[in-house]
Amino acid sequence: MNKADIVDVLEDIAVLLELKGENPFKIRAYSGGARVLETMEDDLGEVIAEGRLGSIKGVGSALVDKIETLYATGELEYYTKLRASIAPGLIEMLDIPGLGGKKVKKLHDALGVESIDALKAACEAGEVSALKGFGKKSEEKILTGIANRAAYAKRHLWWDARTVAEPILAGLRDLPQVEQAEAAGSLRRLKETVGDLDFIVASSEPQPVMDWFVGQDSVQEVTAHGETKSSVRFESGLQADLRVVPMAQFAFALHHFTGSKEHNVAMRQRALSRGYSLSEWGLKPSSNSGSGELEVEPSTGSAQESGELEVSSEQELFEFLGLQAIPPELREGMGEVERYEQGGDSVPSLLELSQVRGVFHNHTTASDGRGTIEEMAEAAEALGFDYLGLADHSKASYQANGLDDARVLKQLEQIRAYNESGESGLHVFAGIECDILPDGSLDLEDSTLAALDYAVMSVHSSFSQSEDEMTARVIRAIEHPGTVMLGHPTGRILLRRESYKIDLQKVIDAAIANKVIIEINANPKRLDMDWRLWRRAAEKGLMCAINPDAHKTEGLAHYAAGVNIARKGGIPAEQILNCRDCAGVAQWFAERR
DNA sequence: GCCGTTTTCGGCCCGACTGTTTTCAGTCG
Repeated sequence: MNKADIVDVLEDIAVLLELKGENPFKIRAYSGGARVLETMEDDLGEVIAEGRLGSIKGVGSALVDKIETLYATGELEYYTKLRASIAPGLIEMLDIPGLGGKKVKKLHDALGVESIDALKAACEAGEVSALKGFGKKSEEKILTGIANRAAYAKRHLWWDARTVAEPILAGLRDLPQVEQAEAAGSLRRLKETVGDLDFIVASSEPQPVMDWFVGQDSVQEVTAHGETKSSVRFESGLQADLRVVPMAQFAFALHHFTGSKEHNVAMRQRALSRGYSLSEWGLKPSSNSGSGELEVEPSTGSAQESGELEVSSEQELFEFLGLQAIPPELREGMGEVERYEQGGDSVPSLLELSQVRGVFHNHTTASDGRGTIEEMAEAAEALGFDYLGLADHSKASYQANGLDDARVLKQLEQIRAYNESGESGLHVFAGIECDILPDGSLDLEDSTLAALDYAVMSVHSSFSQSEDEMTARVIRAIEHPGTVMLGHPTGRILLRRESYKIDLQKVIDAAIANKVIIEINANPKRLDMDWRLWRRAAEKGLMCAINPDAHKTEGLAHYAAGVNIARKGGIPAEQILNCRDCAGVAQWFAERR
């Protein structure tokens, strides 16, 4: 069994234990173990072979046994038995807001409900409100939750969520009572998808701010309207929370609600190890620090006098804990606290939008795009780019009006003519998005590929091949001398279509060995290759290109989403082709030939 | 289940909110 499957099993065990009413710390040990495994950068097979699994923090002897058994046999008796003991419907119930492991267990034990339908019937019969610990409101809340389950459970593309969030943030900042306002949560961390929106406001007059927030035209439902917190839901099912705090707490609240949860745990542990207790409300000497370093007067009155610390920004908070400021997009609990403690080379300098001088992999009216060569070039110039790469589909993508060899060469002529016309200061590189056929051969003649400036190779068919077949197929394409870039390497469509089965580590190694670039497809629905893989891959030497895959002029702006992913992946600018000037790009293409 | 420059046992991040309660458990982020 491979690492990703083992991670799934460990996460599954954690959920099942929750429904068993197990010790929460035991549950955390399993989900923590899953997390550690998921973010481990070494090859699992090697780690096991070298007997290093147990020395990883968060993996103790019980987890070592289970992970090794799963790796070797693909099965685990403990897991099989655990699964068999719990009805699958109970797991689904955890998606209903307000229901956690304990309440689901109680509903099951007391009423025998094993499915959402049975739970709904029990609520309608009034059986749930009769239970101790539940009441009329719980019953109604469960029924609403069941009715809206699909919409509430849905995540949203970062790009879409940002479109909703921006005017709200601007509106908050316009209010006279608001001293400072920021969006927090996964939106601020630039995650590829966002569950809900979080806004943090500093104000000494919360009420008018709350009233404005819940009174927005687009609000469909107000789910909370308190003094420090309000929650609303929009028609799309997207939920937004607003928290208003005094200015002195703003940095703490912003840090806390930016998360991630794992990052916060790491930060709090760090604070504790230095004798402080960190929360969204502040930083104070911990009651059981016992370090003796702190002179705390237990009898003094106010929080200030008892040693509560003030910071005016997140930066000061990090500095107080001996860290360089960790950018929000890196706060994923993936070792960033340790890296930012060490400083130096372990701290990446993150890509800025302004460093991007052009983009590759865009379409025109020749295949399935909506803009002509001239229109796309003009839009690229308006974005401040020095160059634009055009890469239309090849003929196997029949549904996309893909180009055969003759049409490719004709378009090449047109692009050359455009460049020679002196019509614009922008240079257009002539490329193609060539299909990787099911056997790994390419959809165009070698001579056609050689005539172009570059080629992006992509899989657009036979998604259901086995992992071995798909991996071999893509590696064969990477080894072809005409290949400059690999397009969207997993084929995933966020929130809609899973990745096809492929061993990306092998693909990454092959790309490095053949000096082939892997793209970050910056279409907000793809963001493929995934940011989680980039840091390690870049360290090994992989080159990256940020490719908006624009099908119309407006789509070029999506390169910003690709910049987000490059930042999250900590890819240095030297390894991003888009940061080179026109001559540098041309040289890269020439050297690949 | 994991972990340990005071601990191999007894902790484990922290606090608000909700709905249910007469003092708090469960959920959530």
